[in-house]
Amino acid sequence: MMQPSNGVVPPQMPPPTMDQQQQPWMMMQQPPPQMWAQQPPPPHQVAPPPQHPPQQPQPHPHPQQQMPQYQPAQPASADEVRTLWIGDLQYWMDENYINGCFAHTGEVTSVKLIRNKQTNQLEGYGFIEFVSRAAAERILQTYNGSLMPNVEQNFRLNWASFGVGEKRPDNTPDFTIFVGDLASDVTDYMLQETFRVHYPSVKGAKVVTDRLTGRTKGYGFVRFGDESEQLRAMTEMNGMFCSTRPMRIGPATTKKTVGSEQYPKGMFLFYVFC
DNA sequence: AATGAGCGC
Repeated sequence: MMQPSNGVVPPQMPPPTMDQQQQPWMMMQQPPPQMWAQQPPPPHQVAPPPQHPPQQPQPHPHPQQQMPQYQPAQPASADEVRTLWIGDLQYWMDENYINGCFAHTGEVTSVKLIRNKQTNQLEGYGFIEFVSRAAAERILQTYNGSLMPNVEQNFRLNWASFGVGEKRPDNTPDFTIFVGDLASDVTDYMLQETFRVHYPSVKGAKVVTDRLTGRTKGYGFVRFGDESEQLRAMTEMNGMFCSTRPMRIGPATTKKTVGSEQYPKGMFLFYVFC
């Protein structure tokens, strides 16, 4: 087993897969500028200054600005979901590596990677807790589907489901569509924004990748909060471009979910009446 | 081409 520089913090972080210009996959219309303005700056430009606390006693310099690392400004509410699940990890991606990926944010409170009890091998997934739900959401939106440091592989992140049921971050129903014929460079975020600029109820998107190779399978899913937008998108967006290829859209079949049960009530009604 | 998915050793 080769051990590529185990646990070393990557010297440079590639920015999430977007720049400030119009994206080639945004072929249909110009995104509103404020959409990009909300994105955090590329990680490698915001390396936090190493903490050099002055030697003089200075109890609380500036409570509001420049929050020190690993120190929640205010305790998050107990029921606030602020943990992300991370998967598709290589065996050598340990806590140090994961910490290094997000250290610059100063908003990670813990990284827990799951190991096999007998072999002590990493199982390839784990949990990252953040100081707040907002911080976790930012990371999820920015990093999911973007390139991981020092490896040709994309981050695979999601909300942690906390085992059986309960604690779902959002318990409103999802209305999902299937999107096929995706180009190989399409990420979750690209797919999501391709739809979101037209349908504000879009909650998220996922490009399906091969577990082993990490490569896209060329299809994905887009979730809507509003059923009428889902239905409209199925006809209006069919054949529209995402990246370099026209999308082929279809209905999504049911998906098994860990944690809470997700039932497609439209499907249920379909069976009732047929 | 043809429907994600992995959750606390």
